[in-house]
Amino acid sequence: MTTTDEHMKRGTDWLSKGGLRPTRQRVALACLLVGDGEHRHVTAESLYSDARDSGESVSLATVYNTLRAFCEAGLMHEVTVDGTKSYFDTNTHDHPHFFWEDTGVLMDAPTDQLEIARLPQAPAGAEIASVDVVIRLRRA
Amino acid sequence: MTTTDEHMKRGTDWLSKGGLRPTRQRVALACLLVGDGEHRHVTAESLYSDARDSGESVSLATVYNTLRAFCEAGLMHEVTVDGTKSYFDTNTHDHPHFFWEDTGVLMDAPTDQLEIARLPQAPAGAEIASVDVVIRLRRA
DNA sequence: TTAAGTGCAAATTATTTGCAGTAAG
DNA sequence: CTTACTGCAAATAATTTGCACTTAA
Repeated sequence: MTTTDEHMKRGTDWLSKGGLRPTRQRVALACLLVGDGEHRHVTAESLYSDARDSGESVSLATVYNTLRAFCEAGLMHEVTVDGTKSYFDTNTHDHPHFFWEDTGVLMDAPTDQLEIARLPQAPAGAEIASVDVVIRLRRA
Repeated sequence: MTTTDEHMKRGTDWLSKGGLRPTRQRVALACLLVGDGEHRHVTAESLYSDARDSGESVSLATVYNTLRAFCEAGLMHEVTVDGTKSYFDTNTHDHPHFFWEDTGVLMDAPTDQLEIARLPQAPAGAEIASVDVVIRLRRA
């Protein structure tokens, strides 16, 4: 099977895992996101321009709506690192991030190299939903 | 000395520590932020309404500009926990936060109860600017 | 006196929504 | 067929900015 076929299969499989209709736009975005099996960190704008670059016709509003739908379906996670824009991550496991302050690039940090020995206990009446760790980087 | 005098002194001292002119508006906001010696987490809107509630006349734009000025002067830190609004913290040390997902309230988490045994090393050419730890809470 | 600070109202940026049209099951 | 999805354009929300006016040093 060709690389493209493989990408396509990964994309559609991923969509059906989330119970989402495989429309042309969604399949295109899904392939861009998980087609090669790697995790990806995107903003609505970056995914939009990736789509246009690869010749796909999708509107920006649909990219926004689709990313929201992917998150609601549990296929992606929103990562909050920069007040001005939202980042979306295809890796839905709780894991640390590197954030380059100068370029605004978000990357995974190696999970196995983070070890939290002790964590503050949740206040009464609360439980911990997730622990976000963002390692902010500056050019040395 | 009265409580108000003390608040006023803390506020003006804090401003001069940042090398900022003690204008009426800045002194008022500074007193609200550090007057009682406690750390505080605010948004522009919340500080604006606190100011109006205490009878101070400040415009919302000035609250925004002032919070920015306080951050640039190193008196406060911006905390990114919610894509839709910016939070500002009077505690400028690197420390963990609790974030209540339902109410949007941000609080300090006890620093001494967090122990990071191992941290991913910064990629080549980078150095760690800060490590943000946000513990997201949901109502149990 | 003069450079910095303030307050509007208008501008900007990221994102969401209403609604008419299109397509998937 | 029927309900969900898409695409625009307009709406919204948080924040910033331009500019005339005020005030601290």
